[in-house]
Amino acid sequence: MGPEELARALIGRRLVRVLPDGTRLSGIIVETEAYLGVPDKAAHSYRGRRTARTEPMFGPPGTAYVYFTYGMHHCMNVAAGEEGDPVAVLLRALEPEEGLEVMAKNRRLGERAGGRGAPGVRPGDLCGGPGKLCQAMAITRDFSGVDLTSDPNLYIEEGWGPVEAGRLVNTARIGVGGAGEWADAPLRWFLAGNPHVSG
DNA sequence: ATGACGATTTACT
DNA sequence: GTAAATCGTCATA
Repeated sequence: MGPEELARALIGRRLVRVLPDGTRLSGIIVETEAYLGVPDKAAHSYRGRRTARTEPMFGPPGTAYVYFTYGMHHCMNVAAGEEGDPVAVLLRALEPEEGLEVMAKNRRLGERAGGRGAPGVRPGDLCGGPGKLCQAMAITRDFSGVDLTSDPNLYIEEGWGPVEAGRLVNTARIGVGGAGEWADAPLRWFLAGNPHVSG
């Protein structure tokens, strides 16, 4: 399965994180982006760049690639190509299902000064962005390289099952403005009307 | 060894 | 809308 196909197929499926104490955190994937590897100027693996960080992208499909950026955020991807082909799908937003209280605590909602209203209740506050969902689900680069098809602490389930193509919206990717022609490529998908989608 | 930058988020004007 | 936060990674030397 290529990265674009996987990006669409992942929407509607459930990402699950099991904490050391057995607590289950989960959410339905509602927004993804495909990164096409060698030719894709926006990809970390552009021109086949292979380093300790990007190595998991070269792994078999279903390998997690988690990176740390801006000195404070993690982002999670799923390797999508055959071994040696560094293509991947970035998970950009989830609709939270299980463990919302723990997610809110992980996100440090409720301890921010001056906050008005009930924090963490607005759609998207917990998992409405690639950095947010990793923080909420306690996903760090410790998970980079794990096999999502067999890891007991981080994996993907059937969830809602396949989503009809007509319910998906396809746009350019976010935050890749410096990628020239590739900045405009329609490689982002999200569930139409879902309030947890970023942007 | 050093410097520039980043697949972001948040707070502030 | 603009800017700060904050540090690992990568290319260059």
